[in-house]
Amino acid sequence: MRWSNTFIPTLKEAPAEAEIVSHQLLLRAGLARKLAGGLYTFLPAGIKVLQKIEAIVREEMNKAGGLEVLMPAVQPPEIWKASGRYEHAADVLFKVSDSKGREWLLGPTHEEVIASIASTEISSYRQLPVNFYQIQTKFRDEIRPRFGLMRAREFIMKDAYSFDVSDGDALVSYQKMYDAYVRIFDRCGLHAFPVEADTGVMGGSHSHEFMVPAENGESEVVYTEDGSYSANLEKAVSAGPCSSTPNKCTGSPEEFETPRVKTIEDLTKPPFNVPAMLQIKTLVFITEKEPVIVLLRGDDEANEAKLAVAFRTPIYRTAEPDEIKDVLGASPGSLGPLGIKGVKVFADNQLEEAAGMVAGANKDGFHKRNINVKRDLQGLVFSDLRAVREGELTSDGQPVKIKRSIEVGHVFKLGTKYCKALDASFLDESGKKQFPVMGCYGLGVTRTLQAIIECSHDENGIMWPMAIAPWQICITALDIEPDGPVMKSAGEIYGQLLDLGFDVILDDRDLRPGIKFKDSELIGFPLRVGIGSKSLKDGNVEIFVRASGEKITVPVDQAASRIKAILA
RNA sequence: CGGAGCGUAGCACAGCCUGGUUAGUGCGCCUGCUUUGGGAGCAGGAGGUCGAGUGUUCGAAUCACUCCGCUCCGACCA
Repeated sequence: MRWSNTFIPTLKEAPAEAEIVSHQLLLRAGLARKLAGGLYTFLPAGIKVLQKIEAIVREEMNKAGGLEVLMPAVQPPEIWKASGRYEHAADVLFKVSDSKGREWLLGPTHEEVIASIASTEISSYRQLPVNFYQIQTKFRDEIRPRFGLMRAREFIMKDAYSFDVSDGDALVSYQKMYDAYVRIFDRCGLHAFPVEADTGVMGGSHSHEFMVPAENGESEVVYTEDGSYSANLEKAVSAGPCSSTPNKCTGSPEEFETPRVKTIEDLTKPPFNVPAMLQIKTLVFITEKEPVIVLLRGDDEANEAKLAVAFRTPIYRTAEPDEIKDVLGASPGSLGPLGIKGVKVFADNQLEEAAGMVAGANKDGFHKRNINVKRDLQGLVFSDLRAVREGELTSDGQPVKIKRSIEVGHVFKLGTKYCKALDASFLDESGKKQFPVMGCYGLGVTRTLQAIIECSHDENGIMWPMAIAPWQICITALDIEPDGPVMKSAGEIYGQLLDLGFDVILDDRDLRPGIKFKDSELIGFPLRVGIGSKSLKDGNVEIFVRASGEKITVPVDQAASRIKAILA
């Protein structure tokens, strides 16, 4: 490609809308432009990268036995109602109506669609296992699109769906995808590592997320240095808080006055001086059907995903102050577990043996001390509800750390939920009706693109890994006189490199050298060949290695072979 | 959805508080000359319904109200 024949609008300054570096470089390097919040146009250089990532994904999916299909982005709401996700995923569903007023959905994912294919097309165990995948545009009505392609409302995703005759077979399919993901990210030059994950709104039992550590990631990963444990914060469990929960039995519950105390922290201060770990945090949520109460140690925080498991529904919200008053008869700040009737109370495991605790009296301005959980509270449902914190130990005694990461892929073993909902069954060897065990595997293609930028750049711009660079080599001709020696040599090397199978761009723009150098580094071509009359005078050209900054002077006629050697 | 900030040329911004020539600066763009190995110089030029609407006023980019859009924070932390 000759640069003058393509379109790469680079920017000297970063647009104000871009906050994080990968978003800024995405725009500055002329890869993409924003149409509206969370909606982007990919320009020629961006498309090149995207296509290279997609090619790697296709290759590895095919190698893993995946069969490519393409499903509609527009979907009928009925199948979503059948799976129950019309309600469960309501907040991210893009709804549109046609000219007759009929409602449609823009698909955020395709479990329902593939399950309906399975329901009509798969009828025998002989057809299994099978794994369909597609690379397609998805739509999610994100409450807050952010960071360019990281959290967009329209984005490209590879999604795959496996169907197996048994749970055991499904695990084999799962592992194949897991391994394929490892290879895909590796080939993209990304250090993505798998962590145990929550299954959330998808349902299912077994799940891993592929995470790329990055300051600006939106997920938090809990891990140990020795690599023996890694999990999404939503899923993570530890052996418990660093300090053990007080369990010294004391006298009977006793009310005391706590005017103006509104928070756990207020109560830790004089004149009360009650450490947070000695308090019971009382939270009120409203689920689909009813209000529920959650108890935690005062210094612990609730984990949303774990609450969803305990509540047996992902649909819940925090209660409003007047709803809290209805349930407990007091305002936030004076809430406690004593005397609760007719409301389900979920308590974190940490409280099971707790004694001598302090909590609100459910009377504004009062708290109670000497609460002994076993003695004073009945009917609690105990489970793990707390969020893990840095420094706690795993069950193996390893201290955990937390780091921010970008989720670039997510694999699930789903079970039979969708097949049952869409009535996709098959007959097994004995002629018995069975539901296939399904798995689904998402990989954010556009997000991966930006994650690579986020992980691979310096102050001058992007540093593309060879495998996905828009062009692998940029030939920077410093004099573009068509019949001049510089352009002649540039043209020769260009032809040789093309013949060698490289993806090459020839910068033939009539611009000053500085601009060409800066642009090539901003866009991040792995190699640049600089050709100007100065070096040519001695019969040389300069090879610049973007990643290392190394500059190599080589004779013109050896340029192509040297590059071949460097890239081998 | 709640809070905060911002919308002025393709991009980055000034002007607004305290209303009053023809709305500015830098980058980019076009023309010409010069320059040519790290975002050049000179000269000339194009490009703006000042986000939209309504109101106040003799007069609105500037003041008020409404709406729209963008960005950030929050949306379990009692």
